[in-house]
Amino acid sequence: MKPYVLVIEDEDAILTLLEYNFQKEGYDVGLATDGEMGLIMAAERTPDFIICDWMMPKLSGVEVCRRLRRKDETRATPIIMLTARSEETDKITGLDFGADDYMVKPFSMPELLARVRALLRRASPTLLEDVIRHGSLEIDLKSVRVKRGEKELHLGPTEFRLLEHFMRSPGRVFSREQLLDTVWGRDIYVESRTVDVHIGRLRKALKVNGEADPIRTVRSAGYAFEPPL
Amino acid sequence: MKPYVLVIEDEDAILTLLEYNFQKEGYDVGLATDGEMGLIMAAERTPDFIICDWMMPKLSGVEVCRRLRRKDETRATPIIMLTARSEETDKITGLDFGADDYMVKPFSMPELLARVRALLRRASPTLLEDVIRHGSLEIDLKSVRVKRGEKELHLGPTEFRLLEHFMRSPGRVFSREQLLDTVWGRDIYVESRTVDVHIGRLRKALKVNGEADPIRTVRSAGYAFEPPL
DNA sequence: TAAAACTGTCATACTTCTGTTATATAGCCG
DNA sequence: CGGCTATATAACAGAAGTATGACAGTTTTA
Repeated sequence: MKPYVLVIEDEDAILTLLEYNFQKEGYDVGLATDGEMGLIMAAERTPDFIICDWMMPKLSGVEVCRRLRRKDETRATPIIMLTARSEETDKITGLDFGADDYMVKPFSMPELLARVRALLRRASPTLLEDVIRHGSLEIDLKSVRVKRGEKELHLGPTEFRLLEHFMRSPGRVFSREQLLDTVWGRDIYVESRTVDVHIGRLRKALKVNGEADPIRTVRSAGYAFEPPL
Repeated sequence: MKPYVLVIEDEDAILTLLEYNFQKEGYDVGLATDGEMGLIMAAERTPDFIICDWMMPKLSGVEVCRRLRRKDETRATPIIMLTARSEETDKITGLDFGADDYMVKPFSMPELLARVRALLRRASPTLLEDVIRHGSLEIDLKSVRVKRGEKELHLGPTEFRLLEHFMRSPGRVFSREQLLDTVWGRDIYVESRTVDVHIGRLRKALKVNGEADPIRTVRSAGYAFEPPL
């Protein structure tokens, strides 16, 4: 269901960082601390995507890449290489060893996520069928469906757009006016209090067997979506 | 507070366009339809950024620029000039009248926004920051959260704005009147003693397992934020 | 075309925040 | 150490912001 990302990286800090962020984005994450382990894990469960460090003990990133490309299951799996600035060579910029893209450390998380999405979209479009996931919440823009865990929820059109908007910028607080502008539309006039009502309806709809309310009220500022675990 | 952008432009269509887009980006926007009005507005509330048309009735953009540069408050304020293609002269391309950048109409909104961000980043970096950190204290403007170490704190709206203001200028002492002006707002009248109360509330809220109080009282002068270790 | 679903608004009950004041405390100066 | 002034704090009433159920008008669906 969720895309499975395999991260092969020997620095613990980066491993943790990636794990955290990918999980937050709704991926299943596999972690390997060296190339050998990476290959084994890739064999166990074929990843939809691989992030791989360039310099690693035992097996270098290049070598991991080569071997992955030799197997049928992973021949077409997108791979992003991570390198330190100092390692930036012609070889890597040319990506002539089988990777699809590379990023220089330290990299920006949003950018990495964006590139992953881009590559995933190309490689396995069905996986990214315009679905946004945060924790147990899942919203499918194409088929207009919302699920919390296994349960499918029913939202009205306005609640759906509201949730979509929230889930596109998790954590960020939007004022009622901003929400009216983006979710309702710029030239429509509705009372800003109406937002409250729809937030209430959304909350009610999202409430499933006692899970936490993912919408945070910020007094005198607006509302925000907080990715539930 | 949000960055305040002053737009001086005589074409209504462009004015509206800019207002809409800047507001959406989270700026406070001031609109002036000619140079004179622009100067007055700039005097009333010092802008963080100015967008100014090149050709305008009464006062030309160049002249507006010159006068802005003569005042202390706006001497360093970034200015972007807007010109029509036909007006593109050596003078403007050289920016030798005090503007920081210029754009030819019709311009692309994303590009304009990018340039504004770039200039703002240079001129007043903290304005664009989503999170400001000092020592163990961290304030996130976008998601409206405050953390001290690992602990998330709860502040009332006024305390939040107060802290934000302090953290943008660490170490600097503000009088009660200054605080009332910037944090409460120019035209609101409240007792200056009220500031004491809110400072007290802020201190209380920031107090986490014995860490030092980051707010310093300056007798007979005001308060200052001292970055905690 | 009737029934069902959805919207926006309002009134009401709450909750949280604000500004003020009164009183206690602390800093400064001779 | 007074005496003076500035600041800290608690208490409180009123203000402001939010949640929620009800309702009437619309739109969509069956």
